[in-house]
Formats: sequence, C-alpha cells, structure tokens
Amino acid sequence: MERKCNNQPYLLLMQTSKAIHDRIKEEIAKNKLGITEFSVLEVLYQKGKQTIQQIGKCILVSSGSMTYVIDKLEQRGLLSRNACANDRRVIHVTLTDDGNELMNEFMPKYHEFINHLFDSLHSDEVEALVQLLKKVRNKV
Amino acid sequence: MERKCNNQPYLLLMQTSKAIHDRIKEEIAKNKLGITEFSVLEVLYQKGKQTIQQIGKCILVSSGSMTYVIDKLEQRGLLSRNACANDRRVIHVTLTDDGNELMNEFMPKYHEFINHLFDSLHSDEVEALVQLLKKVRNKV
DNA sequence: TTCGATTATCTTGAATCTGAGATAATAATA
DNA sequence: TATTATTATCTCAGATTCAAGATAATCGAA
Repeated sequence: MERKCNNQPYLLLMQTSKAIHDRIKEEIAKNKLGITEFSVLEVLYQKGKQTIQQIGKCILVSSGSMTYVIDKLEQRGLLSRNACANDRRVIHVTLTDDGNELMNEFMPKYHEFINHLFDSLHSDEVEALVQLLKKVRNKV
Repeated sequence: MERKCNNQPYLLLMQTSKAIHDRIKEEIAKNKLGITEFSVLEVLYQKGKQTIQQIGKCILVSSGSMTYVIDKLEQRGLLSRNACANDRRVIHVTLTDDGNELMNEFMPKYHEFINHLFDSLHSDEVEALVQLLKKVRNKV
C-alpha cells in the first residue's frame, strides 16, 4: 500500500508557496506588522476608504478578527475609524498620515522583494508558469 | 505610483496554493481533524514509531504545540505515548489500532483527492510545472 | 566522578483567529 | 405604520499557535 504522497506538483506547489509566505512574513515583520494587519493596510492603500466589511471580504477574515485587527492598527495610529453619515451601522476606515507614510515607504521595497523571488525565470518561463497555474487554479 | 502588486506568477501561485490548502482542510475536517493533527498522524502512518521531537521537526511545529496536539490525539485514542527504555527524556509515539484504521480508510481517498486537483494537466505539463516550481523554490 | 552543556518534553502566558450570538441600524413589506 | 428580515459591527468563549522558561535526563570534558 502507498502510504506516502508522491504527487510532485502538489508537493512542490505547497512547499514553494509556504517558503514564499514565510519569507514575506519576515519582510512584513520588519515593520512590526502581522500578515493580516499588513493586508488591511494594503487594501486601504490600494483602494482608499473602505468599510470594515469590505476589507474583511477582500482579505477573507471573519468579522471578529476584523474588529480585533482594526483595533490594533487604530491604537497604533496607522488608520482611523470614521462614522458613515448615511448609514449609522457602517464604519469607514482610512489610513492616517502615519499609515500612508509607512506604506509609501514600504511598498516599493515589498514589490521589489516579490519580483526578486521570480528573478530566476525568463519571461517565457513566467508566461508558462502563469498558464499552468491558471489551469490548476480553475480546476480547484 | 504603483500601489497594486502586479506580479502575476506570485499572485497566481499564492491564490492557487491557498485554494488547494482550503479544499484539503475541508477534506481533513470530515474526519474531525485539523491540519496539524492530520500531519502528525500522516507522519506516524508513513514512518511508524517516532519521537515527539522527530514529528515536530518534520511538520515544523513548536514543542509547545506538539504537546498540545499529541494530547488531543491521545485523548481521542488515535495514538499513544510510550516511554523510551534507553533514554528517559524521550517519548515514542505510535498510532493505535484506531489511528491506523482511520488512516487506512482515509489515505486512499486523500491521495485520490490530491491527484484529482491536477487532472487538468497533461503529463508533459506536469513535468513543466515541476521544473518551473523547482527553479522558483531553489531561489527563495 | 562531577559539573556544565545539551536535549526532550511539558507548562504557561500571550497573540491571533473563528464562530455564535448580541446590539443597533436600516430596508422591505404587509 | 408596525413588523420582520437583513446588515454591519462588536463581544465573548474557545481553539490553536508560538516563545520563553521549567523540569528532568543524558552527555562530555576536566
């Protein structure tokens, strides 16, 4: 009987993504941020003002965690909660100047870091990898 | 300024691996197991008797978490702790009959499930994906 | 042998996440 | 309008993880 998983592409895909995830976690930790915290800031940086709900859907985090993580980022002065004038159930969240400054500082390095991870591939290899991954992803 | 990450292979790699991770989590949850718990059982199923330390190194989990997860699996009767005769610091862990039965039952389904995720690729595409991922992984 | 270093496991406390349920506001409908 | 359903956020308990430190055993060198 086969007790070990021998599916090579599966093992490699998971190993590689975990390795990348861990390296990125380290990078983000340099700003004393967790990945969830960073993801919130990233959404706000990209999209501007968002509701808590919108952010949570975007980064796939429960409402309980959203309250928690936004509390922490607010205490740290990186974002602010603002009541919504039209709908008093809603809270808008925006980056503070400090938050913006942090992201302006960090994001170029961050993108550079990610690009660097794929340096070893030629452009045609990148294209091939993208096509193969799309095929897999669409099946999952 | 570029606020959004446009690195396609990166985004696809992480999206795909997360999607796969989540699907596998669901599969494993059908046995009322978490991924860490399952990983422990998997190691024991593949390698037979192991020390707690060995398992922890293998699945990259801290010693504190190992105690916790092995407690739970032991309480559920899926594995047992056995003192080591030679070295009294060490505890050997083995699957119980129940644990073995569970794994005998589940593992074929599990491997089938994983293979199924890559059904959409031809064998030459699988090979290409493997080569590309190796290249990326070795760089990270 | 004896003392210090190392090793394996466990304990504890803090961090983070989820899910269920509470609260409050809004929307929809009779 | 009154009632009901839905929505957004928050609260809380429980699960899981890690890091640091405690405990106990073993190893190694003087």
